[in-house]
Amino acid sequence: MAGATTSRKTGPGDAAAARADGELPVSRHYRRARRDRGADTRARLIAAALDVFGREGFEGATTREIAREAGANLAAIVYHFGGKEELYRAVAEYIVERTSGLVGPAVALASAPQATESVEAARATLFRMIETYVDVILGTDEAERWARFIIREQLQPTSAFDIIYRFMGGTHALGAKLVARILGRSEEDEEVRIRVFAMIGQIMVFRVAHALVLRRMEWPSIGEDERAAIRRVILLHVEAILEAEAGP
Amino acid sequence: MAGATTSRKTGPGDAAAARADGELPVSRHYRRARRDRGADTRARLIAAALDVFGREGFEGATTREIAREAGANLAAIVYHFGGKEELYRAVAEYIVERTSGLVGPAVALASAPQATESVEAARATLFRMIETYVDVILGTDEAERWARFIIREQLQPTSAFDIIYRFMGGTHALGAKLVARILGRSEEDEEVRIRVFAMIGQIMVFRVAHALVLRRMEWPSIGEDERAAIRRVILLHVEAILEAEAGP
DNA sequence: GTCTATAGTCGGATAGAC
DNA sequence: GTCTATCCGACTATAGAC
Repeated sequence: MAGATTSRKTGPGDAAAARADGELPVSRHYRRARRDRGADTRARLIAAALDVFGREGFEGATTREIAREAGANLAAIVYHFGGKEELYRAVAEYIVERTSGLVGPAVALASAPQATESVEAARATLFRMIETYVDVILGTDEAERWARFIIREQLQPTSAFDIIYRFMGGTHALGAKLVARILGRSEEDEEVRIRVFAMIGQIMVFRVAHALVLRRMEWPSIGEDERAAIRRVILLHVEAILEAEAGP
Repeated sequence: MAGATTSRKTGPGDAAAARADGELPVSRHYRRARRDRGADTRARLIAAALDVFGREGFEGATTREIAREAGANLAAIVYHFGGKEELYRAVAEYIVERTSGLVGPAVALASAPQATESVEAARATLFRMIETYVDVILGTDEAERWARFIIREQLQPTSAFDIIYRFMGGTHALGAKLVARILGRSEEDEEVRIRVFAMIGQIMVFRVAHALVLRRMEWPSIGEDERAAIRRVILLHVEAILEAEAGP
């Protein structure tokens, strides 16, 4: 990654340093006149950075392009975040926040003790979770950008990996808990964990191999109908997978 | 991508232009003294480029690093390929060649008319194909590099996409033919095609989410044993998926 | 075919006015 | 907080010796 920064002027991106200097971290909470002008720039920069980093990768992205797309000044990136690398991490945090919000209800349901009360409950919860993830991953306009960013981070983990991992690892663990209950196994079981990854793969492939999918399916894009078709097939598959095991 | 090149000196990377100038495209076929010194440099450059482009992406990769890793001179890239972009396309072609070679026997089997003679034959051929792909994608040392390169190309298709697509699209089509036969459907059937993508996803996820898989599975790497475990689960899943449909 | 030296471009970070 | 101007390092591509 880029050269490490040595010492720098104080900005909101450097909250800890600011406090150490005796300042109060009030930057985002001043009165109401011109309120949140800084926070607004910050938000626009993150949105633009998510897009550009996702399309071009960390190295390929230029701070100039991000600033232009955000309608902000080049120097604003250093001011608000400290530098390109810190902006990148801020984007990772933003993605985790946003996606956590979207899958929140389904995750809450799966985390509740009732979810594993019975095999039937676990099965219903798992299906609900899969539906939610298909819709979030394939349905949101934003998801394309998130996916690109996250996949790149998988290919070449950087300092932002841990931020992403907290979220994705949690999803896999939750899936493993449900599948373990359904199959009557331990959630530590190697096979259970592999199975959950295979299930995740069935959803993910439509995002990762997006360009290939569109060409082979002769779809102009993945819209409402296409997503419904995908959801149907995946639920059918998961059902078959679980049935086979529950059988003789 | 980088700025377009206008006019350039002639090199073997520019075979068409060379011929247009009246030269013969003999560069790789001269006598035996010092034979293939050029071809050797070329091959080392492609291997290094595959690695660096895969790790850093097109923009992130630098021709300096590629040249250094190849033990070649910086100017050799321009001489042999014409420039960074042409080298990138040469890598894509190399990947298709190599992988085609590895999956060749399985593809030949699946392409033969006997493969779809009966449902049983189609099923056996599909299983054979899946085993081969799991081994190639997860087993080869080189595959990690191929995968990184290919996935990046999916995220942000460049002029190399068509080269990759010929290969991947062919694989999906072959899978669709077999699955269609097994389920007694048309290979144009939308559901069949979605199902094949879902099957591919179950394999691919272990490459794409490699870092996540290692952490969650508590594996140091995907070796012989881990690959066997994955293969077992995926074959079980595919069997379950096909059974469910063939059933009542 | 391979090498060194360098031209020309562009990127991230900074200084300091407002 | 935002802006312009600028520095400086790193990159691709080229020229031309060997």
